[in-house]
Amino acid sequence: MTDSSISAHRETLLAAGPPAAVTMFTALLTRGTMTRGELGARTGFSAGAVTKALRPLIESGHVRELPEQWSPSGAGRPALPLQVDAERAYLVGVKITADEVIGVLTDLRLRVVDRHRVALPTIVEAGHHAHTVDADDALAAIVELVGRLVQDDPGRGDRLAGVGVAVSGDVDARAGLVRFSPLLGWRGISLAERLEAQLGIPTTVENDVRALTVAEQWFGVGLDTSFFALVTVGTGVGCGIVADGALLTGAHGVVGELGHLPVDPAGPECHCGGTGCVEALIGEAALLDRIAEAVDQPVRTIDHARALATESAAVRAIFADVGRVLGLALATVANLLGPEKIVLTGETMVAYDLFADDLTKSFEAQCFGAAQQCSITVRPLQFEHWARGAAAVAIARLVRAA
Amino acid sequence: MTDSSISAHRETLLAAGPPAAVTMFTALLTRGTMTRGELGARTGFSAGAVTKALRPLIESGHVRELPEQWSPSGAGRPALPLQVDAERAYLVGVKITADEVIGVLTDLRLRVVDRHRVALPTIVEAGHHAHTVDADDALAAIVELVGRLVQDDPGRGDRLAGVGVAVSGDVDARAGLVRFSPLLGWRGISLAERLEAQLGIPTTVENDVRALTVAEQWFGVGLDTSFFALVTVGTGVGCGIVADGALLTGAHGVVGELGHLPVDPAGPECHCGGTGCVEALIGEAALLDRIAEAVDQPVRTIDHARALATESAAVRAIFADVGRVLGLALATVANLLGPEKIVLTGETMVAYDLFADDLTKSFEAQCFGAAQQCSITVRPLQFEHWARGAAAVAIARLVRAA
DNA sequence: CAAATTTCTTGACGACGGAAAAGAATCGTC
DNA sequence: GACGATTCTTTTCCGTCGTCAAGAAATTTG
Repeated sequence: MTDSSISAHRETLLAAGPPAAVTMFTALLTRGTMTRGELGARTGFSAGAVTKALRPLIESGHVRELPEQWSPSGAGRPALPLQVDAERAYLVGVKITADEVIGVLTDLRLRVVDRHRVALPTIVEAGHHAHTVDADDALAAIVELVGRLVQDDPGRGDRLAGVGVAVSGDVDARAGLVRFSPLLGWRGISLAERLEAQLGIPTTVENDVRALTVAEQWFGVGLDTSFFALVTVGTGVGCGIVADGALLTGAHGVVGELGHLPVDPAGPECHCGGTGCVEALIGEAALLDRIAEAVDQPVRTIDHARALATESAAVRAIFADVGRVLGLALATVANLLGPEKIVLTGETMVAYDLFADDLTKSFEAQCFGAAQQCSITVRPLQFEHWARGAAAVAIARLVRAA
Repeated sequence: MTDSSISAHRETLLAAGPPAAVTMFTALLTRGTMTRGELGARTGFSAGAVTKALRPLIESGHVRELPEQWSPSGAGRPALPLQVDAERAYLVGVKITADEVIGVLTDLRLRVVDRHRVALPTIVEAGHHAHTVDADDALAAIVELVGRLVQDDPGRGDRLAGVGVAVSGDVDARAGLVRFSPLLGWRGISLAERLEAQLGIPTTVENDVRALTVAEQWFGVGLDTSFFALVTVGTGVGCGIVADGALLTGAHGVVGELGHLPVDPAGPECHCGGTGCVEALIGEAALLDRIAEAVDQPVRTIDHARALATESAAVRAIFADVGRVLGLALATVANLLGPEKIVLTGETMVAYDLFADDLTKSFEAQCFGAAQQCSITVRPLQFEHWARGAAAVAIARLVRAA
């Protein structure tokens, strides 16, 4: 099943080199075009070190000198702008959901070049209504997905440098192991190992929220701060944390379970066993249920719910409550961690305008002192962003393991 | 006012030296006696590096070789145990409260050698009942305290290597600045600088909870894990976090404000402006108020409250609620951060047995999945421990700045 | 007392990056 | 259109740090 056009001859992608080289390459990768001087200043290395570290990277073609003048500078020898050759390598990022695998092909700078989806055979367990995904089916689908992404254009196969997979649940990224994914019904699946065996390409597996956080760390707000949190609100409510420039992993794999913050002892029971959890109040299922009850008709999507809000004050009140609860959750993150920024994203954010005011009010009321200075960035999230996050993890691994 | 016996001639305390030397010295300091082989294995350096890094430290007397046989080993040249000369330097740790300054003198391994207290003149602001501490009074009291701690024994003055001060509130440790301390009524006090000017000794200032966390990081659970949280419950409810071996500081100075976790929308208003905060439910003031109301008599101390519990079921129920709320708070820390361990401490822990069961139950119910594996260590906290934490900060600074 | 064994030291070596001098490319100016 | 002046880049030399592997040291064992 492995596509022969893949992994024909993959060379050493990044000259491993001294720490300085990795630092500089990373800076150039994430921040784009820069002159040697800027690079040295940003990374804190001397001019000589820049020259030395860069030479092998330029010779191998991973970094290019642009002939064009960069700034319209005045006197003196003009500075040569440098940039990484982002098309030198491609990455595939995959998100596995309960009914399909979604993939994107990106370049080294995480720009999406192509995208595809492959449906998964749905297994409805006898009696139970829970979806479960067969791991072999998922593997086959991913292999097919990678094949398609690569075949769309010749030359991609040779340059495919890594595959990243994002899965919801408890993932041990170091081991490439899905410890437990309730959504997929998986327990102890050595996904990375098995995919690598089939694809012949270095493969990484990461929790989906953390993958999104890595994307943000390398190519988003992480460029401005080394201490931020990313909160997603959709099916679940999760949170990724970057502290001192490093992604928190959690001693036992659990981290950022913001969905199970107990905000109301009189609230509903949560599937986790707790009471009044954020997720049991504003997770997608709970939210749609609450709205369906209010309007006395089935509501299947956030978009539908959003539309109903224009007519129904009751629906608007429910969204207002989403804002209130989310504000408390964000305030908790701000109070407990004191990040510089919070990125708020997830499928539910398409309705952000319906609860923005209540969110802000509740956030500010609950924030303690200077924690309020924490800035909140809202990003709508399309589904393929999850896959893009997985690609970001693959890039991070490629650059660091270099 | 500066005591002349202090800082007569302080030498270079720790040979700055290469990173390896700092690492090894730190390992020896925190973990106690070790042979060269063990030291190399633990720090990951080669045997040769151990010899080279240690030589200057041994020559300067900071590290000693013990003549005694260590293990009853078999054949071969016997390994020489090494240890730091903990009495080579002394540290003073100070905790400033609303009505006194409490100080301890410790050796380099944070063993308390002596202790003292100096009362502060209480200023009751006209009309207001809020205590406020005059910064100059506090400075004078600290200078006096340091003087007394040093005078008790000759030779201490020469070896006093640092002073650490712990203050509740928002502290910028890097700048030695108390940004805002509601308890003391301070705003923007350059405490470290002013103390250094008066004492002539390197001085550090840190938030009290974080200071306690540093003590734990260097000489407590930090020896077994690089990822833990320390939760204090007393007047306030706070939390210090060590992730990847580094103390989190918070982008805006706020971090670990666990006291303002909103756990009950129907709960009392908190002084912070929030609703149903943990601190408004189980902070010392709130707790004593609740108990006083239940027994219809004034209750001033936790010990008193504790005694009342034997007679009154209502009081026991309140302690049970403390357990419930605290369990939720700890579960939140575990869910959000995924630390390997949590240290639970604070003045309220003298009554731990009254709420241990409810705490455990509530913690386990609210914990998500593997977060439950996080182990909880309970430590009763006497007041001088706060001062000892401040000394730990001074040690950390001494060793790292070395 | 030699052999075996384990620990510790030594010295050669290489990787890394800094400092500063030398070189390169451009603009202004005469 | 030479000649500085200026700014960027490379080169050379050097110091620091830590590894490696050989050998010295201090024991127990036979």
